[in-house]
Amino acid sequence: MSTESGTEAGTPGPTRRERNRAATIAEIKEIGLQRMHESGTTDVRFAEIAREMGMTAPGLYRYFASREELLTALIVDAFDDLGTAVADAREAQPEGDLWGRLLATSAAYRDWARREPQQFSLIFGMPVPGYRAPDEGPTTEAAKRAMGQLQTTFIEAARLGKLVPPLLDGVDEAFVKGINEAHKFDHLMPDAWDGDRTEVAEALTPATMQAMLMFWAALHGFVTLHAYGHLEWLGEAAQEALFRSTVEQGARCAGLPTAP
Amino acid sequence: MSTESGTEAGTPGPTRRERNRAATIAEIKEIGLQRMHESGTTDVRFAEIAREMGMTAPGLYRYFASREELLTALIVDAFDDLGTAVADAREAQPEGDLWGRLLATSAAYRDWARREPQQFSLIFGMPVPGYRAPDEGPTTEAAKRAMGQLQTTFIEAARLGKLVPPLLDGVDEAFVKGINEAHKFDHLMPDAWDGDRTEVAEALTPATMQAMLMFWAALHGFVTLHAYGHLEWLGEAAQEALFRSTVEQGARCAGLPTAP
DNA sequence: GTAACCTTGTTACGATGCTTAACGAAACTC
DNA sequence: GAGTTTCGTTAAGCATCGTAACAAGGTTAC
Repeated sequence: MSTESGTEAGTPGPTRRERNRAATIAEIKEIGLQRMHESGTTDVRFAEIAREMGMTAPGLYRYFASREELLTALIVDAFDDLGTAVADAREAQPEGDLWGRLLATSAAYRDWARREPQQFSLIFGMPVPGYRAPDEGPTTEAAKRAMGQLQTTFIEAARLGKLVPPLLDGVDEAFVKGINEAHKFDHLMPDAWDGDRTEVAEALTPATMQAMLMFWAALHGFVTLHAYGHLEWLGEAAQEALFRSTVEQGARCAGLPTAP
Repeated sequence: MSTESGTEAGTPGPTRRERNRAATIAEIKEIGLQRMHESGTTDVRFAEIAREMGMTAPGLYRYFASREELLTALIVDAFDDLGTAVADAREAQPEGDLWGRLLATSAAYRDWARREPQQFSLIFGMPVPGYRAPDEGPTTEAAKRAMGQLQTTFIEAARLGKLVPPLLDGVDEAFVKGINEAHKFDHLMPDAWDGDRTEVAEALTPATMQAMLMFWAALHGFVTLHAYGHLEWLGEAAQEALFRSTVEQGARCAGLPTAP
């Protein structure tokens, strides 16, 4: 560690060893994911991974201190996967097309969950005791990042003047208080939004915040049921129709435009 | 088995042995559940249960052929638990109070999930391969029973003439087709409804069916996030307000009354 | 009452998995 | 080329699942 030979000359890149190590770590995670995919569970067996890599199980402990640590790494990766999948889908739509972006974002959320039910389960399933430890935990972090992508669309709508008050009977006092008291509110800010945060707070009234959460919950509910096959009796086409209706109704209730 | 001594006289009750056996099975399941509760996971360890019962692990195989079979039994029990919890809450409200019943039903769903996250996870979490085997699987069965409780309220509303068309932009053709082609539709009928099924089909138009599913999905989404702690940053009161708004908006969109 | 049988639970065993400790080999640094 | 770090191995301890063989009790039949 003290003798890093990469930082001296014009080669700030990682050492050969570091590259090998990174590659091995990546391979471990990849095979672990692949095994999860094949077994259909979120289990991870060191022995199995090692076998598949042509190694012995204890060797893996050079890279992960325990099975739990590998799982944590996989969870963190899942965050990134979901985040980028949703963000990419959103940015693939024209900038002003709020409805298109909302729909694309939601669809990406749904498709990722269906494509990677294990990773989805890692993030949004029952929290495994021990993963909340590091600083507020990656669990809530995932929720915030997913929320952040949604929020980006809402903020964009507000900036374009296309955000109308949501269809709510009024916001409960307790909700406003809860929102304001949540100092973790800052974490909710999406990275894309570097502007003045008070402006954001103004753009997103408590009512809109609530509507946004309700939109997210509704979307998440459909996605969960969809990804785990609880809606399969409907058939693919009907599920697609139900999804579209869910997003449409959610947008309408939240005060977002529902058509280009 | 061939020598059942309980069926002859006025004692059709189970044999002493059968009672003992049933009690042991109940104890195993109870301790298993208790251990799940304490560990915070859906794991079940035979050795641990046996130890806690003052037995040795192989003894449990007299009652459950494998760990999987115990898990399956626990899943089935979870169905009943959730079903009765929701039904009881519903029937505790006055018969004509549709809004009260809907709210009570939804709250029972939420509270059960929060109180028993492990059982909730067993039912609605990622399906474990192997549990879908027995006759369409208990997984979809759970969804249907939960749906059934909701549907009962919708049917009651229809019979009382208090069900108006839902706020939908029209129902997709694919959805109608999917609903009609789902012959498992029959299973969706709640036990409480013994009347003519065609009447039910008339009362619940495809649009209402879709609205009902959307209501359920929205509720399920909130409940999932709530039960797994993803909304804890809001605080209890705000979560309560959000829940109430979710049910209210869902009812309004579905064409159900939102006030007594 | 006694003999046969069934039920239940035990110990013994083998396979698999996680994890640590001790060791050897290769790579990298100087 | 010598010393250090990294990597991966073998050996071993411990826990688990699940099977097999066996012992002890209750139950049934005669």
